[in-house]
Amino acid sequence: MRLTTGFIPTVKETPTEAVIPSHKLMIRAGMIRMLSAGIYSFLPLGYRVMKKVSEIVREEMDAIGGQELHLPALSPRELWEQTGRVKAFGETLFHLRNRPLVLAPTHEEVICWIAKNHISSYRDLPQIWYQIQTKFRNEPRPRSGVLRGRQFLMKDSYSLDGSWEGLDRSYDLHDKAYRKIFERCGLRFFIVGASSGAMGGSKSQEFMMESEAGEDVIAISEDGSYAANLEIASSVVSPAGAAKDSAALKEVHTPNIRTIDQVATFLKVGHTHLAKSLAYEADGQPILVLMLGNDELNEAKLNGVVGEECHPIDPERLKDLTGADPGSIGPVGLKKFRILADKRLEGAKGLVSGANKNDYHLANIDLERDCNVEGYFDFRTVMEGEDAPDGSGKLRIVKGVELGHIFKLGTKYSDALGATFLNEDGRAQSIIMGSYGIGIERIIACHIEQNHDEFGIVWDKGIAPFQAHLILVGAKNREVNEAAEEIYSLLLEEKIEVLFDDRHDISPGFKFKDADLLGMPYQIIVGEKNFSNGKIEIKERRTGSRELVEKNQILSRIKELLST
RNA sequence: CGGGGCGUAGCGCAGCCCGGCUAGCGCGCUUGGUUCGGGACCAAGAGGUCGCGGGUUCGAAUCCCGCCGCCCCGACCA
Repeated sequence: MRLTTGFIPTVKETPTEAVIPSHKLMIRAGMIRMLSAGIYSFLPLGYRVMKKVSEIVREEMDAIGGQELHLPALSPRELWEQTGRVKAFGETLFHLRNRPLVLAPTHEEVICWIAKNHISSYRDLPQIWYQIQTKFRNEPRPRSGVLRGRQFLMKDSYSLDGSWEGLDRSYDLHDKAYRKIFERCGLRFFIVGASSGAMGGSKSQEFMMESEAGEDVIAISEDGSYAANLEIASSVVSPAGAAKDSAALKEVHTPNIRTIDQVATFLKVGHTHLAKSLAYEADGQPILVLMLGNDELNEAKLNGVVGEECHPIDPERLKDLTGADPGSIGPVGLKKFRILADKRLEGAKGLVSGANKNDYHLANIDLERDCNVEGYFDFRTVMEGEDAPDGSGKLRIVKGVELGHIFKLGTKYSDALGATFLNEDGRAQSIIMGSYGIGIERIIACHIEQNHDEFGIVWDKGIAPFQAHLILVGAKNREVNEAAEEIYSLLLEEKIEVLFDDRHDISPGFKFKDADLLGMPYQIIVGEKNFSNGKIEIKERRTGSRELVEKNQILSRIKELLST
């Protein structure tokens, strides 16, 4: 492509709305332009990268037996009602105003619908179907450029199996394919165990890139062998301090004492003898959650145990139910509440907690004896510096961007929509599904996050929009001009993707800055300075190293560089 | 949805508090000339519903009310 005729609107100044490097550079390099919040046009250069990434994804999906298809973006709302996801997605789902249709945020329902109608025998299984398609999610707050948009390109695949072992195989195939995809895209990534959230299902893992721009929080051990989304991460912590004897309950006056720290100081007891009570509700059912000391409740874990979305209870309602304000509530004698406790509290005795009476606490609580605790679960939020559960060292807490996510869905959707097949015994059985996603724009943005410098983007060969950037310097000199044209034709003939800066009346400095900004792996500079000696210069973008090559050697040298 | 900020030429901004001639500046763009290895220079130009609607006023980019959009922090996030 020639810059004189191509459309690559580069800009010198960084746009004010962009905060993270990838966003700034994608705009400056003329890859994208925003149309509306979270909605971006991909201009020719950006679209080339999008196609490159898509092609890598396609090759790796085909390699595990995936079959590409193309599903509609519009789908009947009724289908989503049948699986309960109109409610589950809530505001995130785009609804059409003049038809009972929704814009699909993902495609489990549609896949299931097709499977229901056309998969009838175990002989039809397994299947892996995938597509690269635009998804629509009404994000409350789009941000970070293309990292979180209201419309984005996603590779989504779905496995259909007749057995749980089959699902394991399909899942592992995706795991392997995903690793290859991200490697080929030149990304440094890591894999974390994750919560399956509103998608439903059992096992799930995320492919993440560590980044300050990320929206997920991950606990990762020193050697990286343990990594989990904070939503499900756990660590090695000691249980609550248990008193030997179970003394009788005792009410103590604690005027204006609310927080765990205040109680500890006032009563001179350690945090491991204190139970913090947190009041939540799910679908109107009040829930009291007991945590040890100042341990932080992880709401995702709570949601997982309850099976519903839990919200902090309204303080007024809390007062009606318990007779006390937040700070003074406790598990003893509490009616109407489900009581759930963190597993650190299992078997705890001699605890102090609120008395459900303002300015009073109860001491010597024996959870088994005094309260109706429904169960003990891991509700803790892991903290920096705690030990990883697999003994692989201290945990670091880092932010990450989710590049891909793979789920073992099971039969949630096939049950809801009645997608069954006849097994070898002639019995109807629900199809066992897996679902696997990759954000295409995220790969692009993350690649830039990891591969840029103060001058611009530094593309990896694998997804660079062009392999080489041919720069003509000193276009007025006929010989130099002809030499550049000749090299351009030569590269085109050899099917080497080349961007040719053939602009006249543009100063050399301008061209060099543009080339560094656009970031093709190699710059081929044809200028009077070296051409008078019959030399062409090649600059490697990543290292900045330069070499001079005889004009007739240029093709072989470029090929050599590109093949390594 | 809560808090903060912003909206003036394609881009980046000044002007607004304290209303007043024809609304400015830099970049970019057009034309002509010079320059030509790290975002050149000179000259002449083109380009604006001052986010939208209403109000106050002799007069509104500027003051008041409402709305819309965008960015940041938080909440939310398959």
